[in-house]
Amino acid sequence: MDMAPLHCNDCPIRHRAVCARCEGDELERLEEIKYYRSFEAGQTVIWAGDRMDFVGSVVTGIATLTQTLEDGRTQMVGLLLPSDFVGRPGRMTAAYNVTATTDILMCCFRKKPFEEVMYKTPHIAQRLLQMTLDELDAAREWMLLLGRKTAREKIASLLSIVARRDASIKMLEATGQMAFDLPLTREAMADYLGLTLETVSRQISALKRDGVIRLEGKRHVTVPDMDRLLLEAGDDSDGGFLA
Amino acid sequence: MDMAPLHCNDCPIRHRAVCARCEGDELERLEEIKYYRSFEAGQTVIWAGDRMDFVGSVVTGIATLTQTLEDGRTQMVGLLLPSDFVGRPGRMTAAYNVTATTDILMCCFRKKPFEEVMYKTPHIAQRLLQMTLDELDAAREWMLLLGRKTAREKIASLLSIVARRDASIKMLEATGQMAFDLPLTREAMADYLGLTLETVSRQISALKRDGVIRLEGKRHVTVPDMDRLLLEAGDDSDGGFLA
DNA sequence: AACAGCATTTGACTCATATCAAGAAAGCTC
DNA sequence: GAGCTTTCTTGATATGAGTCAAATGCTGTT
Repeated sequence: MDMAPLHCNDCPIRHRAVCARCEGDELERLEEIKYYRSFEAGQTVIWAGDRMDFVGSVVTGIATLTQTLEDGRTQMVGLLLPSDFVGRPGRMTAAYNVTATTDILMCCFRKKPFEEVMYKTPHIAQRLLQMTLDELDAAREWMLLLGRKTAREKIASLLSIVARRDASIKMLEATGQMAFDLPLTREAMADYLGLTLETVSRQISALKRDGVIRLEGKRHVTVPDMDRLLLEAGDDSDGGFLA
Repeated sequence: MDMAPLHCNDCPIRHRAVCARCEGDELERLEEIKYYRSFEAGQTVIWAGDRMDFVGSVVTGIATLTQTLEDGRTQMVGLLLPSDFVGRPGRMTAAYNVTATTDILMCCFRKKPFEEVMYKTPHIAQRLLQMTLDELDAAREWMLLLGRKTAREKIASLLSIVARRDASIKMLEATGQMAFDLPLTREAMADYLGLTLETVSRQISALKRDGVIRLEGKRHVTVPDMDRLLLEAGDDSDGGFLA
């Protein structure tokens, strides 16, 4: 399990999270009220509808936001990566299920104190607005995928998102040959893309057969030609929604 | 064409729009820089990718936000109703096509002055954050619809959203028998729901045949039993995303 | 009233993805 | 490393929604 950073200055998400614009005593105030929580892969962080008296940021690991219909059909509505924010100031209950996909570490604040600090610190509200607008853009790109893309395009889109994110973490350019690990099971991918797990598996096999990707094991993917993958994703222009 | 309100105090969206929390001289500052623009039904307000040097609120009428793939497939990603905000502070170009569905009146601000006022006026940023979070929730509800609902459920969901919105405008309860006009063509409904126009037409006919709705003309809908419609929409609990 | 131009409905047929059902591969546990 | 369990792949088949095509109904025009 990850060790919690002792001080915000050492925090890996210091410059991307909700605290990014805070300095000096602004940061100090957050520092005072923060606490860390960790969850193991597979664990549920919170259930939709449950009372939620904290908010927080993902520091390390990956979590998902999902919604379900009565009969069990489920749709992922958000993928939470390091620096992403969970919870909504001013709301009592969780709107979605939050589940840890890998082991995760979260930097949390009790909701009440956080809201108080936020109202005194415009930099926090400004950053949160910016992050929320980015998430809204991502959600809309995702709506296009869900509503109009074919299964093959959906898979190619997801792979290119993961490839790009991985490149940005490693500070590499997202072109030419790329290799990365899939952080999601086939089922999670299906829930993300609005497909069944069988269709996901078949389309991955098809992309492999057509030489668009190579697989080592189930999870490690090599993309020999990123441009080819982007073409398969069907986006015009760059089309990527993950920063 | 609508007449522009002369003063914010007479504005029909005064208490729901981005200016909702402003009072006194805060409102005065916005008043000074606002201007009105109107667009006719069918007109494009702005194209994705174009330079956008204003932001604004829909005062009356309905507009849509759409995204398209190169080959012309299009997906609606937002439905703009009175009080909804268009544009993003801090961004140069429009991310989506904005099209007037009915004649609309917009209350606009040039981007630069608006941003300046916003940074001096926390009430504006706070309200915009709240509105953006609401939109994000709506987008996620919509993702569940796009990814996991059947065509019939999608149509029923759309009808119940429109019914609820109509009730909220007329200050009625959304139960029992309801009647309203569809503000969208079959094609716009298809773009909203990720379906083809033919499927939309067929499912509306099916709901009519099954007595879930009645039609007078193409656009006027009567719902004899709202609970029945909600059941057809397949949401658990209330499931509605439009306030 | 006749016509043009849309929006909508309906029909016949196709096809992509879901469903149902085995099996194979990969990870864990003891 | 044998025996689980879980994840993933693949096959056969069904089905919901798409596609292509035609007919119907509305609206506005002259």
